[in-house]
Amino acid sequence: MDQFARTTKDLGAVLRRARKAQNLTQEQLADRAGLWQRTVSNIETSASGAKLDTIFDLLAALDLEIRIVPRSKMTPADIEDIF
Amino acid sequence: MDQFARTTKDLGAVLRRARKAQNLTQEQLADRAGLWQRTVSNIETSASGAKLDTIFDLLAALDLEIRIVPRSKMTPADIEDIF
DNA sequence: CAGGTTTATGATCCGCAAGGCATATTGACA
DNA sequence: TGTCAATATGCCTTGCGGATCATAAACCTG
Repeated sequence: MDQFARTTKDLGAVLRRARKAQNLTQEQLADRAGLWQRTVSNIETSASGAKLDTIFDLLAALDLEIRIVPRSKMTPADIEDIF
Repeated sequence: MDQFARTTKDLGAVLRRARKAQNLTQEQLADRAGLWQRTVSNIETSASGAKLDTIFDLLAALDLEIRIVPRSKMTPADIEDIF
């Protein structure tokens, strides 16, 4: 179940899922990333068009990375859905 | 050859490769994305910690999207390299 | 090497994210 | 339902990205 994102909204949702999957509160994550709970909240709810640097701080704190792929590429899950 | 990024520098390089792969100049891409050539240049050279929204504008113009994956995960290509 | 195209960069203005601190809301659970 | 943890949000300041106008520097290519 690969997470993909095309908008800040998508990304906020993905980050929230990832944080919860690691059982972290916004504050714990913020501490790890050297940010503020306020900022984490803003990003997860896409209440603000965050800065790229901030996102990478969060990704690092969550031990995640980004892959850039063509848009229309179907995922294995999509293909399964056809059959 | 999946492109991944952990820093703005990485992402700038990936975007530049993607743009060249589509034979676009910075100006053409900027037009498509509703940005300025100046901005595209800044992002590709990571001369500035861009805004997330701007990145998504570029990705859309290049018909790309982002996938968020665990850091240490090996790619199929990596696995092939072993054998 | 000259001339044109592509990319980098100077300078100013404006808007907004994040820093910083506090409080209000919401959510979960005994 | 009362209570504590977790999340959302109000406010002010400061720093910096992007818009917008340039021009300079680098890169092809004949």
